[in-house]
Formats: sequence, C-alpha cells, structure tokens
Amino acid sequence: MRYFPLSTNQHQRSFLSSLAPNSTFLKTLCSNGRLKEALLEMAVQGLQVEFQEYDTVLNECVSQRAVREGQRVHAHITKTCYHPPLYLWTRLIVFYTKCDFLADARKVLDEMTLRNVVSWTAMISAYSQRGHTSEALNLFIQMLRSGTEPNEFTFATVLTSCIGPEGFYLGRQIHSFVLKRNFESHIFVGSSLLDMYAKVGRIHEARGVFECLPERDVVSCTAILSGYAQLGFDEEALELFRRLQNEGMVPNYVTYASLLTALSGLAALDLGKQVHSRTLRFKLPSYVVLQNSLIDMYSKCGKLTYSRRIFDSMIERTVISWNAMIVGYSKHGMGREVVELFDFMNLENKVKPNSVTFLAVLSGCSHGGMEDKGLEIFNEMTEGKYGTKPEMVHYGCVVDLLGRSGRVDEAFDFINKMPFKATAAIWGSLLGACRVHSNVDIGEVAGKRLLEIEPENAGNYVILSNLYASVGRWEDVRTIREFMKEKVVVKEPGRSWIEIDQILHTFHASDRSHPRREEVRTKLKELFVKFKEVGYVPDLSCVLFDVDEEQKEKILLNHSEKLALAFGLITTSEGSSIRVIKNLRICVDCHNFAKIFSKVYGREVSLRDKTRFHRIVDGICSCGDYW
DNA sequence: ATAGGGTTAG
Repeated sequence: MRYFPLSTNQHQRSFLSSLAPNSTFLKTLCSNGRLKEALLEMAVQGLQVEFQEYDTVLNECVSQRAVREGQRVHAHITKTCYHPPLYLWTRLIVFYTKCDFLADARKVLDEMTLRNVVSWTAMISAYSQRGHTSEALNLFIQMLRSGTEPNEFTFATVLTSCIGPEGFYLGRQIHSFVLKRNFESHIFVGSSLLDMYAKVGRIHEARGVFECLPERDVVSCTAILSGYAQLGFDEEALELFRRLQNEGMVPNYVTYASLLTALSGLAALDLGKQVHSRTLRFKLPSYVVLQNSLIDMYSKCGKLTYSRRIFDSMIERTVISWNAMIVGYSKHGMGREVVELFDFMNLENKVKPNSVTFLAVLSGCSHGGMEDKGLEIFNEMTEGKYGTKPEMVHYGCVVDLLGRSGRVDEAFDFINKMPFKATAAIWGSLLGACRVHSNVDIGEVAGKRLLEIEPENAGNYVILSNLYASVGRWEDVRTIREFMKEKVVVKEPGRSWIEIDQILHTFHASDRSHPRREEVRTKLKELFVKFKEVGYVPDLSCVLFDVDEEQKEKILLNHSEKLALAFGLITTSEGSSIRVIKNLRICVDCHNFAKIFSKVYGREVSLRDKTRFHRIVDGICSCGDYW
C-alpha cells in the first residue's frame, strides 16, 4: 500500500487515474475520501470542472458532513457556472439540509429559477424531519401553488408534519389528494397516512388505511401498533401484535418498543419479560430506544430493581433513559433516589435535563418527602442554572410541594402570583393538600374554582365532599351532592386488574363477567367482617350517591380494587406479594382497606394508581397517605 | 437527487 503526500501532482494524478480508468481525477480523489485535495484540484481546474464532478464532490461532502468544503464547492459553482443544471442545485439543497444548515438550503431553493418535485421534496423533508412542521406544510402549499405535482415521496414526508387539530384538517385534505392520485395503497404513503390518523387520535381511520394496504411490512405494522399503544388501547395493541405475528410479520426493535408501551400500560410483567428475553435472543439489546422502553415497562410493573439493572448496563443513555428511571423512582415515592439520580445526571453532564426531567424530579421530591430539596431545585431553575425555565407544570409541582409540607397558605399565595392562570390540576392539588391538612377555608376556594373549570369530573366532588365531611359540615356535603347530580359526566368507569400466570383478570364494579366473581364476592364479604374486627371503618364519605348507610357500605365493597385484591388472595400462594393496577385514582376507603389487608395477611401489596404506586407493607403505605 | 414506524411526561 502506498500513501500519498498531501499535495497533488502530475505523477499522482496519473497513478490515481490508473486505479480507476473510467473516472476523472476528481472523482477518484472523492472515492478515496480525499476531500481537501479534491477542492484544491477543483480550484486548479477552475472553469474546466464538469457538472457531474461537482455532483460527486458534493456527494462526498454530504457523507463526510464536511460543511466548509461544501460551502466552497457552492461558491465555486456560483462563480464559474453560467447555467448549472437543476440536479446540481438540488444536490446543494440536500447537502445543506444533511448538515443542518436549513436556512442555507432554503436560500438555494428560493433562488432557483426552475424547481422540480425533488428539490421541493428535499426541502419539505428536511423541515419535517426536524420538527419544523409549519414550515414544511407552508412549503408544501407553496409547491402546489407553483404547479408542481407532488409524488409519493412528497406525500410520505409531508404527512409526518400533519400534527394536532390543524394538522388533521390538512391531513384529511392531503388524504383526498392521495386518493385521487391512487397513492393510498403505496406502502410508504399508506404508512405515513395511517400514522397521521393515529397521531391525531383517529384510530379507526388509521385502521381503515392499514386494512386497505395491499402489502404490509414491519414499518406499516409498527405504525398501527404504536397508534393503538399510544392512545392507550393496550389490549387491542397486544391482540393486534399477536395477529400480525401469526400472519408473518417479523418484528424489529421499534416494534418491540411499541409493544412494550402497551405492556407497560397493562403492567403485564410476565409478557414483558417474554419480550425482553426475545430481544436478547435476537441480539437486539443495545438499541437505546428499546432499553428505554424496557426500563419503563419494568418500572410500571413495580420492578424498579430490574429497571435499574438495565439502566446501569447501558453504554449510551439519552435524556429519555434518565427520565424513565427518574419517573420510576418518583412514582414509587422514592425521593432520595430521585435526587441522587438527578445529581448524578448533572455530574456526568453528558445529557441535559429537559422539561420532563424536572417534572419527574419535582413531583418525585413532593411524593418522596423531599419538599425542601424540590423547592431548591425549582428556585435554581428560575435563576437559570439549568438553561430550562420552569413551565406551567413545574409551577404546579411547587403548589404540590408547598401543600404537602403543610404550607397551604403559601401554596395559595404562590398560585395567585404565578405568571399563568391556574389549571384544574393545580387547584386539584391545592384541594388535596387542604383535605390532608384540614384547611377548609382555602379548600373551599380551591374546590369552587375546580368545579368551575371541570364540572364534569366526579373525583373533584368527592374530594371537596370529603373535606366538608371531615369537619362535619353535612349541609355542604349535601349541596355538593345535589350539584354533582346535574353536572357529572362519567368518562371512564373504574376498573382494576391483576396478572395471574400471564393472564390479566379485570374487575369492574358493575360487571358480572368474571367467571369466579361469586367466589370473589364471598371472600370479600368475609374480609369485610374480619377487618372490621381489627379496626377497619368503612369511609362512607367516599360514596356520593344519596343512599342509606347500608347501601353505601355495599357500594364501597364493590369497588374494583377490592375485588382484585380478594381475587389475588384466593389465587396466589401464602405470603407472596400482590400487584393490582387501577385505571383511576384510588379512593381513601380502598386505601385503608389495602393497608389492613397487608397487615392481616402479611402480604406486600403493590397498587398502581392512575398516577403513582402505593407500596403497602405491614399496614404502611409508601405514599404516606397523601396522594 | 427526494420517502414511512420508536422510548420518558400529560
């Protein structure tokens, strides 16, 4: 092997050309990656450089991401060519977009006197891929106005920019374009189209497009699968995955990541483990995205040690890896670990915390008994220490932090001084604090504001009524109940489930479909009597229906989490822990019930709420009775 | 010369 000195001369020229007799000297230099010398050669040749040679040099600049060299080629072209061909300009656009110089790319496009579908699409794609959705859409419209006919590439890329309500409006119009040109069955366009529908929440339309595809591949299958998973149709996602696999789909790491999202939602630990071992068997473990979703899956199944093991084994971590792990600790009320990991993240200083990180850290501090630390971090954020300014949600966390440490008045002041108008979530958090710290005056204000914003949410009435009941204001309890009757819309019925031998058993207050339902009810009645003997008092203020006390007890006994707990007791071996998941917030009475349950039977109960975990051991809950 | 699916939070 012979190495050449940096400068070029006639001798090398003939030698290099002899290596590849059909190509020019410039092309040969490029194919050897010797870009600097190619530029020198270009300068020497001046006007004699041919268009295809510029093309080759620019191509090499793209693959080396050589910004300055590419800019020099651009300057050279401008100086020496009278009428450069279209494809050369387009190559320049591609070069600039690949180097993240979008403004320069756009300038080239704007200055072109003649554009074709490729030059437009290259620019639209650059905007889309970087999330500049409105620029992408505007450019697409400009393209249509100019009379250029979009092709399958254009449709596939522009549809990824159709996000949110306006995106749906435009996306639907694009869909009709696509239909007219008969591109709906094109696999790239079709996947993009169905993904668009899924992302704006139109899962039926998405499924329709998917079912009409004449052929499918992993990408289109993963798109529809992740659509179901992201919209929370977890069972449907799982079922679809099984069907597609039977039909011959070969999943890849993206497919598994999406599937794991559904399994996280279901807290289906056994299935999650199966997916994990399959990815190991297929040697897929080093994809960060996949590891991130494994961390999340284990954490949402209550297995934080498994999550941490994956986290620690990672060679490369993104901000999502850190967030997933911190969120895990946060939801388990492990404040010390939250702060420890956050400090470690800043110390390592490889990835910067973002808005999600702070959300997890602040709420983790709040739920994990680290209120002062949380307030300190919020103040540091405000001072600009992290380069991320607090947003609305972070202000909400502060209300929670203050409320939890009993500083309800301060929390109220804080809300009044915020640069935002308080949301329902913020008033809700203040109301929660008032319930725990029995502050009726502020609680009343918070409750009324909350009912103004969210009159349809039944949970709000329950908490306010709990508060009135706790100080014996029965008249107000009654008023609230009357008020509720007119306004409440039942959005989501409460349901709980438990995984036994890879099967999810779901319970629902009014549903009689579980095969062992009667057995469960008998067991539950037995527990009710037994627990009352050791001090359990049903908290009737958790029932807002206007019925007599005996009826109220019956209603409480029928709550789905109690059914799932009783089923767990029947079906699992003595002393083993029980994992129950509930789709809504757990009520005070069920919480008490679970605490006594854990004490009487010596079982660890892990109860996953809509927002967090309650790990109950020997009658004591990790949430500290504040949630 | 231009194209589709992904992980955290809410």
